[in-house]
Amino acid sequence: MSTPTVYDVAERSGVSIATVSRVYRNPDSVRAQTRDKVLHAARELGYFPSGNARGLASRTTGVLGLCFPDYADPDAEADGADGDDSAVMLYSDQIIRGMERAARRHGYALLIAASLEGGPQTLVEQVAGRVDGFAVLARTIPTEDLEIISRRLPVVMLAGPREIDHLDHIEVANFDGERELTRHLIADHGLRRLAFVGGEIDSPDAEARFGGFRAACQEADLPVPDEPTIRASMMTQAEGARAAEALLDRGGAHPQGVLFANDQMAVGALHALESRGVRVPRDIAVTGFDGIPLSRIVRPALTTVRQPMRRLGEEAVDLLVRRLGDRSREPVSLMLPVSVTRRASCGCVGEARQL
Amino acid sequence: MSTPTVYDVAERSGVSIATVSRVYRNPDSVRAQTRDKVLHAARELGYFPSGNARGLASRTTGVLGLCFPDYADPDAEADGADGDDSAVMLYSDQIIRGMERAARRHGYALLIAASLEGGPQTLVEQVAGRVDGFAVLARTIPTEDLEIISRRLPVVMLAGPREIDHLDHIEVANFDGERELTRHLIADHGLRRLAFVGGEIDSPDAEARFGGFRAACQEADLPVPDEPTIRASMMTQAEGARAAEALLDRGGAHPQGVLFANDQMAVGALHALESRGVRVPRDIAVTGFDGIPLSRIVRPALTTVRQPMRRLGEEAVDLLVRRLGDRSREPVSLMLPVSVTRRASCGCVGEARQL
DNA sequence: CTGAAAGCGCTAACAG
DNA sequence: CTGTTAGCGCTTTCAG
Repeated sequence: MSTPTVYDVAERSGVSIATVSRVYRNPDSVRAQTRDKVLHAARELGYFPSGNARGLASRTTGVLGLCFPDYADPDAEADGADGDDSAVMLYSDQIIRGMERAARRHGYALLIAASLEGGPQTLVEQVAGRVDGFAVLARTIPTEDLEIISRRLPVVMLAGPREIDHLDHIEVANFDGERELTRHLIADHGLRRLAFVGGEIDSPDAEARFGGFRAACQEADLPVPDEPTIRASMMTQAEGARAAEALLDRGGAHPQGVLFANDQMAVGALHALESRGVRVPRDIAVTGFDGIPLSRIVRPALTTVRQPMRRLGEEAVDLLVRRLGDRSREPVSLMLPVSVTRRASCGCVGEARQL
Repeated sequence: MSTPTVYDVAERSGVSIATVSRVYRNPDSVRAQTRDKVLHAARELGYFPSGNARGLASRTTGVLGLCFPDYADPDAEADGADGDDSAVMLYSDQIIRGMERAARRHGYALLIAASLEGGPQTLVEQVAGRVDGFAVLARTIPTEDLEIISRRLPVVMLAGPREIDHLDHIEVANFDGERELTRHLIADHGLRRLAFVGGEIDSPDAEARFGGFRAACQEADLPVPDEPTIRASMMTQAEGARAAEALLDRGGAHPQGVLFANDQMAVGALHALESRGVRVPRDIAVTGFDGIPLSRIVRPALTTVRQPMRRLGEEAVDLLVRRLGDRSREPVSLMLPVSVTRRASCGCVGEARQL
């Protein structure tokens, strides 16, 4: 047969299948001589163990998973300074990297899967049934499904609010970060007419950031809006540009500073403002949120709040591994700190200069 | 029991296990009413199929794999303009991204695993037994093992020479790229005293690049060295810096241009040269190879040859999928084109300016 | 230290 | 359209 099994190896080496199994699982539990015999036969046959059969029999896979949304901002994919797609590292890439490193340290491999348009059902089946535990980015898998899956294996939720309170959960300090950024604009740059461009109402991150914005406004006795000045539907560059136009086109004095709920939109706005002859930061200060690599490359470089995405991935793995070790641990909810990165677009670093 | 199976669902919904299986595998083959009954019972029970059992029974996993070496250049990990590790996208990240996108398109998930210090045995077992096919970066898994594994499932080798000729293989045009780059230095910048800093002798990429360098020298009637001017042992920034120092410290006029076998070393050299007061490109032209994002960020921006790593990943998946569809296809060997990216470090773009 | 026997949970022909 | 019957290849007690 083209796929040798333990039986073939056992027969050829004159031992039982149990011994063959032991040789691969716990070599020291077999006498050296027997082991060599088995290994030799295995080599000759071209045998190697089936992960599936192993997983089925032992109920563990040695694999951790990551599910993330099919968040493909076409802009993000295409952009990058000299048309070099490879330059732009996306969120998912960073989380993947963080998880991969951490998983490797713990001896696990990483299975990654993005939700396909077709619905998450497939996704769930693809990963949930093949891993020992996995991390999910917010809004990737319906809460209902997670509820079920998490009864069987460890799940840690990444970003977004904690939808299921008995699950481990990691988020970043959206509120605090935006509040600090807003304070900076108000206190250090003396801006008072600020606008906030938010995202979809069901984006918890964007909402939390808006909350931070409001808090800073309140502290400074500025008007506290109930709603973002503008709500973008997609948080893409195109939407950011559109929002900037809209801001310019409304009557009255335009705002002195615009805080975008993410970097993508802010970058789009930068382009739009430039083409409208509005100078940043001289005429308007612009800020983003996320700290994507592109934020540093654009001109003026974008002042933003940097999220530790890579660490998010590492912490996720640590949490999974820890829970795998003790299923009855108390669920935890981590809040990862963010840091305001001051660059040119708010007026902190020199004058805006073209690349 | 805490993990419901097809049996539980079958019993609860009053059908056979075969029907339950069908509902998940091919819903249309079951009458709507029956299907709903099954789905309903499954929900109540919190059932979802076991990937392992499925894989074992059907001999397919819906997962493709990627094995890459534990190539962790500490410099690469740490660098990035403002100490922001997340900015630097590594090779592996780009290949992963390419593979992930392509795999998703074909309905596959991606299993990634880096060879741990401990030896590749673990690696092989971790992925080989759990995927329908996988890609391997050169020098990750011993040829001998690949030979065995590839008897059972599709394997495509990435980068490096084609070690096993009946396997699909993808490489990039190292020779051509370096030759073109060298020609540029010679023809367009009029340089004649060139040095080449190579890598370990067993790095096929570095050797191929050296070959391209030699070819261009020969064409131009310049001396054709048998060996790289200097061989670095690690191809890291530190080694690149060391090589630059060495070049400066040897007697005689220093070279007019130095071609490094990769960007990492070139970047390290840039730093070293700067601290020695040697101006690039005025005093010495410097070039790299790879086109890593960092190459664009350093000052002077590095002239290099850009490799399409992301496409490498995509092509790998396409090849795997194609072979999965027809095991008896002729094995192919693709050569992906590279492109010379002219920037400041060779003298093409303005004068070197400090960041 | 090694063997025998009993599944792990699902898919895959065949029958109906 | 649905049920029956065998395994898929390995791990695991439990004996020896």
